[in-house]
Amino acid sequence: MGFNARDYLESVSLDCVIFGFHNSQLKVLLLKMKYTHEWALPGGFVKQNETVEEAAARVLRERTSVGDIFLKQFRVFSDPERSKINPAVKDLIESGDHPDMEWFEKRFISIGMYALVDFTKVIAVPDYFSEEAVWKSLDEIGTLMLDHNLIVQKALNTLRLQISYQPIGYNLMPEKFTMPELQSLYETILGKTLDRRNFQRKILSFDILTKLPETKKGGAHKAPFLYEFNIENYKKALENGLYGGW
Amino acid sequence: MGFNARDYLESVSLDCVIFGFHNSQLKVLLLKMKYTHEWALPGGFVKQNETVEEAAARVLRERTSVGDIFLKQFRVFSDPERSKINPAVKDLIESGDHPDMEWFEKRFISIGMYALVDFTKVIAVPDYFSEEAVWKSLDEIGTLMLDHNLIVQKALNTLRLQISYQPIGYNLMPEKFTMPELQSLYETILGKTLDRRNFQRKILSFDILTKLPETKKGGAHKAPFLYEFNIENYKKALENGLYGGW
DNA sequence: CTATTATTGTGTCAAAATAACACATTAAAA
DNA sequence: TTTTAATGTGTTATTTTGACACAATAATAG
Repeated sequence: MGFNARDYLESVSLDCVIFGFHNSQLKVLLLKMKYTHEWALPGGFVKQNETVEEAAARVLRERTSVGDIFLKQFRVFSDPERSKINPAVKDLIESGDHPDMEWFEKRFISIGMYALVDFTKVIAVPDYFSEEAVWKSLDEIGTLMLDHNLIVQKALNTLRLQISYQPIGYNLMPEKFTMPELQSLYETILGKTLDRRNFQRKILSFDILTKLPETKKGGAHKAPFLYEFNIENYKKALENGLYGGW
Repeated sequence: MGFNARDYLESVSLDCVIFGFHNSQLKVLLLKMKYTHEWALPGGFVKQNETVEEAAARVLRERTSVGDIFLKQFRVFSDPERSKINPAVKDLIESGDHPDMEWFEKRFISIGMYALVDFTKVIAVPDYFSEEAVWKSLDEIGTLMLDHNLIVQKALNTLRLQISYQPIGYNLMPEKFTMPELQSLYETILGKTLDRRNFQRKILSFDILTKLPETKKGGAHKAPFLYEFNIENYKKALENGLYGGW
């Protein structure tokens, strides 16, 4: 694959916070960089004939092998100091062994994108600059490259805000799921527990779920019903929001 | 002042949708461009040592002579076709009479910012490229330059969304205002009328207003009380949102 | 100076939404 | 077959919302 700086728009990069949900934990896909071994968000640059969204979708497809993903800009990161790379990396670049990397010495603003994906469908693939691609739960994320910790934090804020006025779950849940599983997703994102019965009443009132006749057997105890999202209504709710407010 | 392309970050521009409120109308500050006489949003570029927010604040200060403004990124516009200027302008640039303007032939992604300002405090000032700066109410905006109509529309969407989960009004209203005036702002942004009594009850329940002992005399009929925002609570509400949702 | 007018201040009541809580049901495991 | 623990499905009190009515008053008209 390689990397040719001149294929891309200057000064602009993008970083993707890819959220997945597994074992009642919210996870983020991270890359371990070659040479420096720092952890970083999957990212990329915008090609000359691409929109930012298209560029992000390309990155996502390459890193997760999943297409059709929920993807959203949430903020531009533009602190002039943000792309100051660490001195060791700088030395490495200037040694001349890695000519491609001069590109990285320039200033970039980065467009923060967040994505919600079905954990079970992802095959994580490192990129040209990284040696490993790994899901990490939120509390396992240590110090990340550049300002990536800030980007993750802001993405999480956005997700928490979104959940209070838009539906969430499609793209994060498998196709069929149980009510307790969906509740667990909400609890994880919100960081608090919810009343089981009130949760069900409220989420059903949004009219975005279809109850299936099947139950999910195999777990101990009573078998919960399976649900799936009603895509049509879900998309409507995404556009119109869940609450009028006024 | 002039304009030196090399002072700025490449490929990145910003466009500001500056909202003001006057005579029960939401207004947007527009510039009439020299040479082409097209109407456009105030915009600018990011200097080498600036954040995007600082650049926008600088633009705002220069166009409105008001500092301390509510300012927020809301979206990046990155359609590769978006900066295709109209052919007449292109001819003008290529004629060589305006050497500065070659810069504008390149592709830019634009960061959409929206700002809320106190209409009464603004002194609108055109920039180096424009001959006139004028407030236009939403229905007076005709066809704007490039994709600026889209940018205005998306800014308005964002504002309408914001109003349903965050307080609005500080920076848009004068320091002291009456309840009917505030209601009028809400009605204008939402594009619908609200019940006077229910509006008052709800907005007071947010605990962001302080009722003053004075009334606003001078208008015919009963004199309405004056209110001001309780900044402390207002800012809390901005951060936390007005509704839990969950 | 008084009556009129239109707008504001304030309150009530029914309906809807929410929060708190309890008991019956059932798949798997003991 | 019994036990266990999680799920399905209410009920009730409280809070919030929506719809509405009447009293108070600053300016204006007569």
